[in-house]
Amino acid sequence: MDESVLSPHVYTQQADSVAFHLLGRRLVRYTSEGVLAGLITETEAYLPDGDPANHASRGETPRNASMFLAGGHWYVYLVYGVHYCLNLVTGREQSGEAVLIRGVSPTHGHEHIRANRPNVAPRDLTNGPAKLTKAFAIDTDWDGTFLADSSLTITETDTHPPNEEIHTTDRVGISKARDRFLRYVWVGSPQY
DNA sequence: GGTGGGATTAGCT
DNA sequence: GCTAATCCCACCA
Repeated sequence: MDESVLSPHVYTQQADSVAFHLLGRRLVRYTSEGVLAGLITETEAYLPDGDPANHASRGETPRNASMFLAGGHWYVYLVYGVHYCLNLVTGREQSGEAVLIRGVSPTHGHEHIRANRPNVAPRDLTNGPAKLTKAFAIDTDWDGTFLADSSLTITETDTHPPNEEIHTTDRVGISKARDRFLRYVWVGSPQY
């Protein structure tokens, strides 16, 4: 793989635009045992406009501090005491916005991914925000790291889906401000 | 200082 | 469909 790291022109935009542009690009994790990678198939934007579902909406705390870094940093947190969620911080420093990576389609390191997700059907390996962090063994070690300077990154690809393959829907899994069309799904994305 | 609720998932009824 | 798992911390007292 000789793809370049995601351009600052993408991750410095606001979260809804970044969520759109991340579809089809590649999430890549480098490990001592090889490369794990997958095309991003589902994202969700959290904007800094008073959205109560945004972790940054009530100001900076130790937990959400990474969300106030400049666009291009990772924000990783633990939900329900059990699962990790991976977000790419977007926009300018201190703006407090991010994109949740909700799904990928594996392209590299299939064996390693399967080993991290025992007893799971192929289509369920990485089709959820906590499923993909488990599959890629991503945890809070990456919280606050910068994508261009981390063993976890996103690369440019020639696989950005055509507009008609991108559907926007209301968000899921949250109780506040659900009725906003900030979830982006690449329908018909390649399935492993 | 106590309490309640998560940006979820898997397993069971 | 329902619920347990299990940690952090925001919020109220």
